[in-house]
Amino acid sequence: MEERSTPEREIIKQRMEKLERLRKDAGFNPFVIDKWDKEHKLSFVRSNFSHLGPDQMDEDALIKTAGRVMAIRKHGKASFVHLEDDTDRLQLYFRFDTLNEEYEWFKKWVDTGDYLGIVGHPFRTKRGELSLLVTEFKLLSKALRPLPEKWHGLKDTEVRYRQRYLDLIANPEVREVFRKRAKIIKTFREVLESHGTLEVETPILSPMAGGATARPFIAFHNALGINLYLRIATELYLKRLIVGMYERVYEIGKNFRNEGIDSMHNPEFTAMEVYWAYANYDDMMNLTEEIIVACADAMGSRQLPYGEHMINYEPPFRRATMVDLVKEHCGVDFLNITDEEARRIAKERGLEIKGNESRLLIMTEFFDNFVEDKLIQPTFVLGYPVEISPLAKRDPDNPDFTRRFELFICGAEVANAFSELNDPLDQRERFQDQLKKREAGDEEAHVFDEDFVTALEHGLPPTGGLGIGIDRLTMFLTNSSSIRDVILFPTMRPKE
RNA sequence: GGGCCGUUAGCUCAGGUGGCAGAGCACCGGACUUUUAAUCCGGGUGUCGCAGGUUCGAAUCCUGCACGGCUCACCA
Repeated sequence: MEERSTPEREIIKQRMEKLERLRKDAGFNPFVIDKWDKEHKLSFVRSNFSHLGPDQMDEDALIKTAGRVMAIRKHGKASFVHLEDDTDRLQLYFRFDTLNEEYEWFKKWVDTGDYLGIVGHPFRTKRGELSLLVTEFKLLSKALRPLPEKWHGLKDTEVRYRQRYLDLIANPEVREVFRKRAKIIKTFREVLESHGTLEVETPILSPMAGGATARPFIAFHNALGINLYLRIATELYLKRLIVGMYERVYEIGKNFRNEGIDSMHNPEFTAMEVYWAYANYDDMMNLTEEIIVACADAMGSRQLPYGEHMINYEPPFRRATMVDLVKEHCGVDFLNITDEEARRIAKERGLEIKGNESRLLIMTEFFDNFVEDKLIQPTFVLGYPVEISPLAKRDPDNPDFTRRFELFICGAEVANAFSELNDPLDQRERFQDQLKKREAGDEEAHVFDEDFVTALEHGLPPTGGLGIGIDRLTMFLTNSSSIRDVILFPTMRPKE
């Protein structure tokens, strides 16, 4: 397939020749094996036989297990092997006295990277390491390529992401991150199900990608002869389901956004969106807190480090309006100035201004530039201007604002929620407004989804909706500095 | 897209000012019945990311490109 440098080719060649000899001379083909009754995980030994003292063996206990050979230390007529599975790493002791000619077979044919089925007695060595004295073994599969270095692990980020299996073999802490990710997603489901929320699936491919401000990926459907778009959000379909009288629905799945790649963005990412009829954004705030606290608990603590910070997930999270936060961090009260004054202050602070922005739009610029990255501890930011919230219900007391919040952790948006706009006439106007922006060259403005407006015209009850970015939340809960560290196979540019 | 940094053996990394391509681990051969980064003896297995240029001579200096990382911009 690809060009390989000589030493690696040499190792592979040696292993291939060894495999040939194993098949021909020893009459054994490891790739024919299709079953091994693995009765015990390696962790079973540690959790059940830790009481054994040095040099003590439980001869009545027979462990039947399996795993990958990570290291071999041969000492003539006795050998030690580190066997690893997805629960633990355990030392095996192979002795000539126990295995006789089988011991010679082991010495001759078993290499690091191979898979072994093992039967043996638990014991503790003189030096105090819990081990298995091997009484039977079977070579279950062979590795033809070498393992990454045993002491330093695999550090090259490019190889780690492109060949994640090597990362997972070499770096057990990486395996742990993705177990935690699974636990987080499971926790989401548990909390949502406990509130009677139905899990649904909506289209990934659709004629129109709406529900967020982002550029979509485009795919072509041959039979229909049309372009289909990969979804950028699940929002508009989920709200159709509330119109369809499911009162509580959620979806966990991938969204796709045709934008830049950096430590906080991957073109495909996992989001959870939930919609509850008869609920508002206050309920969504409580739900957000409940989910995130449950996730922190699943990680084992409500205080978790992220880089140099200790993040406190103990509820209640701080709640503050965008107006107040901008006032707090910038000293500007955008409620009590004119549009012209706002633009002047923005220019003074070095923001690029076209000249027709409203003071509230400028306030969001201030928020993005000067406040966001200061919100390290979990903070609900309330009160988003209508013009950047085309799907959210207006605040009846202050119609320039919506009943919307975002949750920030470690300076990044993790959740976005609002009381859903259910006035079809207002929704039509908002889409119209987005259409103008799109025609003015804003490729990320929302598309006009006529069918969605039709659904609203059939009647959407008052509804609270919430979206949580699962990758980012996982980053913060696992102290990962890049989104690529919480996505098993992150998007990479093809090599060459 | 801009700036900075990186790319040398399978892995982790050294290789001032240009002068025979290195170490540890891994791997191969040998010794060894309690080691655990085993030890001891022997073995280097390389398109120095790619393509040009300067030079008697380039891993090293210059230019371009590829891939990656950080960062800024943009963006959820």
